[in-house]
Amino acid sequence: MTESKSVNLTKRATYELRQKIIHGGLPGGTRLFEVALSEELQISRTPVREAMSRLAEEGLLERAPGGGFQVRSFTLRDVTDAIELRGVLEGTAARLAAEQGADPDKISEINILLDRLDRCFAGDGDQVDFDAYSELNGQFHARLADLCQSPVILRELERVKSLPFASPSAFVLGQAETARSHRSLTQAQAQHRAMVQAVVRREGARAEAIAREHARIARGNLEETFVADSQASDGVPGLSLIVR
Amino acid sequence: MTESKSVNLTKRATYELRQKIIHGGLPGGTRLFEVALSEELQISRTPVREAMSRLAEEGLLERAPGGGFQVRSFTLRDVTDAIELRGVLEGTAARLAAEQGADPDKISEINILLDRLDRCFAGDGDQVDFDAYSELNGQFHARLADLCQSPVILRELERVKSLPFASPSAFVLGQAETARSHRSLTQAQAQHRAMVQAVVRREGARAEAIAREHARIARGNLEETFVADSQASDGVPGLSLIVR
DNA sequence: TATACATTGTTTGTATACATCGAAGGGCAT
DNA sequence: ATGCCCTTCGATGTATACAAACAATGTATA
Repeated sequence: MTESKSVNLTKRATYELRQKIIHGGLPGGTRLFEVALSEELQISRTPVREAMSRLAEEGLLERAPGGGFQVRSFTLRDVTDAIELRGVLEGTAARLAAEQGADPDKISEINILLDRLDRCFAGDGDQVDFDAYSELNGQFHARLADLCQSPVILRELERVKSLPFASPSAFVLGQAETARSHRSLTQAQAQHRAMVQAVVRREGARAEAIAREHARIARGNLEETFVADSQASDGVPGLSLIVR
Repeated sequence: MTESKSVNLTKRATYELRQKIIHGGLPGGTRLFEVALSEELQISRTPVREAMSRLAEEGLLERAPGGGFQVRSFTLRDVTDAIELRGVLEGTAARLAAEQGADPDKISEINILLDRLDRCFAGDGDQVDFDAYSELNGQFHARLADLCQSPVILRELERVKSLPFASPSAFVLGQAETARSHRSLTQAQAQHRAMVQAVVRREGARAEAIAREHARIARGNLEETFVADSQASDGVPGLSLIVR
């Protein structure tokens, strides 16, 4: 039982395809042919079809007119809209959480996450532990949204975040200059605390407004990063999806 | 060639399954078995699988843990959240449209729709032509949202609206008493005009606020209708999906 | 009596052959 | 030369057989 390469062929195909798309191996608009892919992956058409179905569900592929699938292409406008949309949904979640009141235990856990986030860029001058920050930042956003207790809203939020460039941590990785990153992450962290405070104080409108502003900053950062260097997509998951 | 029952077996299976789910033939949580369905529909497992995949994409089914699919179940809370979410998304679309300015030609077309909507409940005392109203109302909402020019946002909005009970016209059909309907539809129509006005005047925040309030009323109407008569779901597409 | 293990049945996963549809290209007629 | 039709080819759609995974149930043994 040392060899555990078996798992599911569908899962493997889904994974391989997703990776290839995210890392730019398959440009937007590329049509995917079942036979070609199944030969390339050395599996039959069935799991390939299944994988394409799932990736379409995720939003990375779209059904082509007349059958089949093609890689979805995202313009820069699409990307900024997705981030704006994320802000809107997170704002809605925060507002609902504030309106209906949040479990104090969950608030405590969230505050612990915030403390740990602080430590990612404390001391050491302007050094920031990006990896740790991204991880914790993602957890924070997920926990905060969870407070709204609405499966329907969380589901749609997850959909939007699953677009690689739209996740709360994707843009952090896009930051090139450490100094500016340090500044903007400090600002982001202040907004994190303000959002939690607003939820605790049952100030729904304020929580929503901050969440939106928070995403707007992410959007701005991404735009700058992208415009400043079109090659910045190297190594940044998702950014390679952006065309035009 | 007189017999044109051929089309696509996948399409037929998708249609049949969707109808069965929407009309309550398959309660929420029901697990779907490929063999059973393929025998019932007299087709092979393959198009049935494909149909289930597509309905999962639509949001009517969900992937079951350990493989397979089951009918998604919606609580009353889910439904109200979905309508709230629709309001949020339509509000965002309206705000973006206002911020970036809308094509006057499209505004004209929208105004024509509004005039036709007026005629659905003009004259004849409190009589309302519900069918015509629903159709035109749906068109109005679609056209208004279109003004935002954002494929990403429109896509998510379409997703939410495709939940049968969350579409802008579904709740209209849920109205039992003609008199109250007449009153609330008059109010809705006033909001329609106010939204267009706000977009034309480039008042993004106002357009967004009205769109949200508009959906809130829909939500309230649905809740009343539903609570007043739990059997009200008869003949109202989608309402039968609601459990608890 | 309880537990471990094997056996059986049900359901999805996978491979593959065949059908069908649609587009592209070539040949024929005008 | 051009327009139309017919053929052909390549792609997805469909059927079906078989494999694998999982759960349930029964049985044997401690």
